[in-house]
Amino acid sequence: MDEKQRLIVDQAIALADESGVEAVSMRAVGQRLGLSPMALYPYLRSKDALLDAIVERLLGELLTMADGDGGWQDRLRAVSKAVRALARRHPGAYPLIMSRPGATAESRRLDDLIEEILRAAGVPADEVPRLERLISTLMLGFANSEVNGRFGAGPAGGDWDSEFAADLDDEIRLIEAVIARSG
Amino acid sequence: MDEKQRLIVDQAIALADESGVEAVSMRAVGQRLGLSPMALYPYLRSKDALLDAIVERLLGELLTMADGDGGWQDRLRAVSKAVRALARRHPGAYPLIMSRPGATAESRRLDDLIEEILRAAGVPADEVPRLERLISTLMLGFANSEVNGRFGAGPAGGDWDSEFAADLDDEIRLIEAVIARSG
DNA sequence: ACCTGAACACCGTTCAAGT
DNA sequence: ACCTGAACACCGTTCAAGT
Repeated sequence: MDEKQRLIVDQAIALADESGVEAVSMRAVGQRLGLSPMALYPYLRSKDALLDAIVERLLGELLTMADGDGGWQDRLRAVSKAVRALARRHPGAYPLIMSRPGATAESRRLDDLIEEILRAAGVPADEVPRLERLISTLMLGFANSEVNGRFGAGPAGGDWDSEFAADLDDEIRLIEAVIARSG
Repeated sequence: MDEKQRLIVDQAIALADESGVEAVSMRAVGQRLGLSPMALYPYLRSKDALLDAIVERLLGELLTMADGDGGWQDRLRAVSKAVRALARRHPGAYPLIMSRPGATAESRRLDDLIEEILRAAGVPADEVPRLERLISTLMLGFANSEVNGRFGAGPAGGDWDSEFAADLDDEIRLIEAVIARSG
């Protein structure tokens, strides 16, 4: 069933977070389930399909936490908080989101959510796609750099919360400027 | 000599760009040079070291093109143009920049260059590191998404030039706002 | 000084077979 | 319907040996 696929992806993610994404092999995932490597193939037709399924799962997890209420500024903050919480909860698996092309269903849903927030903010329709890509590039990229060490040590104890909050406030002002420019 | 290391990294990059980063193996790179896989090890002590050397080479290439003259706005535009040119020249190898932690010499040099431009713009010293990380996240992440397809088809023929120019103009206005806020 | 070849412990995946 | 085991063509890397 699909139930079994869920269990396989569970173990693949756990393995990535414990030992890094390079430790994810069909053999190792099978072993965690007491199965031979070949037993996974009816559920995920290749290792590539397994990695894609991991990304879909992570984005799904993200979307259950990303929806806030309140004004568009707070909703944007809720999305960004969810992205960074996801990266910290899945430090090994998260980078797969950046390294795999994102024309998938869940990645579309994330883009749609951010676009909807921008429209709710009053961003003119022809500016929405561009600003969505800017915002998602910043959110996903910041969390990735935070998790894989591209930023180095940075602030005390690697506490990036206030830095990212300041970045997001800047982007919010930028969105307000785009709205004003066209209003 | 170091000369030989250069030739090895040359072929590894060519292989990544022709057949994708997953085609880069010690065996395949050796073959392109008419050498056994083991002949590479005196020059690069592991495959990881080879991948790091690729990143260093790419960033070095970037830095030879990234230095413009004129005002800080034009200098920032020159850096961003160089980043995107690099990604398009090395579509297979470029993503390694995003997936490997960047405490290396050349990545430090890129950060230093952007920080220097921000200081020249008059950004207050305590805001420089944060804005540098915001700008580099955007530049590197945008080029990555462009090259690995995370943005999908997008504008006609996948021509992202004007989209990124608009993003960069936005970030320039943001920098100006940060300067004004503190002046 | 520079390189090779055999060997080891891994991969993903195909195929035929087992219950 | 679900799973296994052997086999194939690959990996990175160690080690001993060759010139």
